Amino acid sequence: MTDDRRKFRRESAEARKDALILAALDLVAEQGVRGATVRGIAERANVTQGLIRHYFSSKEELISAAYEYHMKAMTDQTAASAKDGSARDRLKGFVTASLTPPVVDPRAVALWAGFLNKTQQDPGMREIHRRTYAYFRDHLEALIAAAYADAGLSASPARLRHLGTAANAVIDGLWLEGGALPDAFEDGELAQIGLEAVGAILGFSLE
Amino acid sequence: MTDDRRKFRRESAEARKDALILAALDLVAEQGVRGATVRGIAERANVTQGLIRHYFSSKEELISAAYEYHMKAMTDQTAASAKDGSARDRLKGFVTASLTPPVVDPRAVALWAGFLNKTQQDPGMREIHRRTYAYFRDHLEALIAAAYADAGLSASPARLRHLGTAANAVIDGLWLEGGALPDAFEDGELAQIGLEAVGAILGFSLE
DNA sequence: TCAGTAATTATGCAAGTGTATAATTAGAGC
DNA sequence: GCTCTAATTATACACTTGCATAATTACTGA
Repeated sequence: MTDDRRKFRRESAEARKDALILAALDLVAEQGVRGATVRGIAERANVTQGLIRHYFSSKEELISAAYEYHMKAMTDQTAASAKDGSARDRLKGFVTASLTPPVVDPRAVALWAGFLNKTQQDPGMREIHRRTYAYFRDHLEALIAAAYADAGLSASPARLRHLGTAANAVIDGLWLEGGALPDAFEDGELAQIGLEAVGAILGFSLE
Repeated sequence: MTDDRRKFRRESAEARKDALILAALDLVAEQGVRGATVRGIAERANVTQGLIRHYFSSKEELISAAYEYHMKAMTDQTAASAKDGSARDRLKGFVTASLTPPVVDPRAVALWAGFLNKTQQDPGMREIHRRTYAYFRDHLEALIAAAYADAGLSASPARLRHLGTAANAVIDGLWLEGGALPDAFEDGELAQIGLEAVGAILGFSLE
């Protein structure tokens, strides 16, 4: 029989899941969660749609896995920045890295937007979001505390918490702006704005 | 005949269009553009789906009209703020209003996210977005220029443009943060962060 | 080399999608 | 009141959606 049944190669579960997750993220960024159809995802991952059901019990589960994957990638990306130097330098490095490509990235902001509904409605995804947010803010708060200590300044825990929240809000907000309007800023302009603003909030210059 | 055909009242074109637009915005905020189906929109507006086609030539057109409506509402909302007082006070009022409810609003941010794809792909909606963004930035830049003049400071046009872009980025970013994380900030906290950050960028205190 | 197994593809289905068109009926004008 | 028009509803259609299940085929290991 001249069956034109599609040839295929067997891959490890891990490789296939990753490919499906990456394809799903691409489509969510481009068209939102609802626009990321199982057929579209399968096509982009070079498999047929049945395979999705083989590795994930539903589209919902794939989307959730993709979100978790993405959020982990985001934290890994910034965790790498600035492990040495003075506290002030590490803080400065964190702000700069967070406001410079590849962290600043239109695709990542598109994903943020595409997932927003889900993170506010689905309890599982809400939890992933909460955890990632807390990770960033706590990391930043620790950097601020260290910089304060180094500078011989003191601040109450409540004050430090407020500073962490405020600095995080500025950085996060600028990150969104930079990804949403990639042509609105010159190279390094976004990071400079961030350093000025965060410095003002903390009460000492980061530039 | 016991025809259970639905009773209805005739309404003006304007009233019906507005009702359909508001219903569409609700659903876009909740479920994104793709989740806002013609049947869902019609139901929320208390009409049947055929009526949408009567007033809009396609779903696409309704969505576009809804986006324009929303963006106009956003500009109207802040245009009202701070028409008198010193330049510095007007600037301060603009920042504060932009970072306080009802301008800061989870639904508005959900709409921002829901429309993001469209504003980056559909040329018509991209233009509406560009215009609204330019309006805000220019408005802010004018306020900054006036405040500089009042304070006896001078700044080149290029410098003013940079300051407008930077201040706008901070405000816009914080606005997104406030709407996305309504419980992360105390009353007035977001506005205070904005005033500190913008003040630092401009080089004089707004507090 | 040759099963056996599970990874992969193919097919089918019911529900939901936007759009097109026909059928009704509310209300304005006389 | 009566007519007529257009605002509104109802129905139909082709297509897409997620999911289920059956049919194949690539690879493992003996």
